[in-house]
Amino acid sequence: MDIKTLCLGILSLGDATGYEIKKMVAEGSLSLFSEASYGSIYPALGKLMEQGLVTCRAMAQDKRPDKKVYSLTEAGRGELTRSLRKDPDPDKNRSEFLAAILFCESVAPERVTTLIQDRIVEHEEKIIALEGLLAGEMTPASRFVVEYGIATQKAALKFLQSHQGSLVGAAAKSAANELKEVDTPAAK
Amino acid sequence: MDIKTLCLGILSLGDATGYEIKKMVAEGSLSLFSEASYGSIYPALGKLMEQGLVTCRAMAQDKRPDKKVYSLTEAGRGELTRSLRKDPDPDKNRSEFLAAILFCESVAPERVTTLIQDRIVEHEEKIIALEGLLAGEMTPASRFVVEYGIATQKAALKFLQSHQGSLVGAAAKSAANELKEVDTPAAK
DNA sequence: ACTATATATATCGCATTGATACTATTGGAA
DNA sequence: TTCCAATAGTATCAATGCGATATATATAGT
Repeated sequence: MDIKTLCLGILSLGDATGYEIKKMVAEGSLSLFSEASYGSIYPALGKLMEQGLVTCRAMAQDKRPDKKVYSLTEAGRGELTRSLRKDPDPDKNRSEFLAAILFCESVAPERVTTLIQDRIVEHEEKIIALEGLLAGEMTPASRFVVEYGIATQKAALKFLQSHQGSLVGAAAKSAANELKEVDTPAAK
Repeated sequence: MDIKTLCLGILSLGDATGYEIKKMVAEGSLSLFSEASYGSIYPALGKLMEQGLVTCRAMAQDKRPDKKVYSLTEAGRGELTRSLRKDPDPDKNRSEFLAAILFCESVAPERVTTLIQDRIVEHEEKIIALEGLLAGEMTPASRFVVEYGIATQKAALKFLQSHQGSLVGAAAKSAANELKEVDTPAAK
């Protein structure tokens, strides 16, 4: 999903400024599955204006730059519906944590331990943050997404708690192991 | 983690060609947390060569272009270790599925149902594929990552199975709901 | 016979990131 | 009280990276 479509979707939930869109993808339930920078949001809103998919009203503010509040047009709603009709692409997950784990032969064993312990704390904090979101009022869809997030976070947390020892112990023993086929086809 | 560091990490697991690196991020345990295109891999390998972090030997092949097998140098190993010493950035997850769910007021209710059912099937298939990976021989780190992937996939699957009705039912009832603060700050 | 898949390197246009610039208010810490 | 960080806003830019495509050839399936 490109940023233009993402903006269309966000505006379908209510009018917003570029700044607010950025906040939403960084903090709310949207942060669980999307991301966008100012460098993509503002140009996207500009293009959507040109295409007539959104409108914009400037709101003068006291001692601050004008706020530009964007709204979805009928055409914009149609375009969004059309985009959502297509089957969603598979998820894309990037994790420096898992990368560090997989490349752990290049780091000190005690580093792996702290890596996992820090990650456990992060998961715990994330779960609390998400449960905090649930406390506020929200749409059923938004609740569904946040609960989905909590479920996966809890699963990851539980996995790390029960497997942290296994990796550290095994890694030390097998440091000199041969490389295996699945991950290193060149070894064939 | 930029593509250069990712390549360094992959080469730390064993020598590989650009093509094999691409395959690994698309299929193996690496696919659970990374991604890279040819358009980033080949330039990255070129830069790593310039910096002396990898070496390359060309292998002539019968009726096929030369295979360029890259290897990590001592300097490359050092650079990787240095990168891995830094705390990992938080995960980044992109999901068109969750986006479609959140923006579901712009799609037909029955579309939401099929969306979730298709997703359930995808999860089931993904779990089987990951369990298939486990059957082969692999390093403890690789096994850890794949089992982590299975754990989160199963959690997502279970969540969808037990909550699919709740969303569809609730969505129909609350179509005219007011927009709420967390997801639409503009409504303030 | 045709089409898809696999092996293999490589480039190009475009989308996107991450950092930064600019301006002004508010709240907390030193 | 002074200073820094955070908040509220819009906006741009270099560098990075994606997705598609080009170029070859072999093999396997329909």
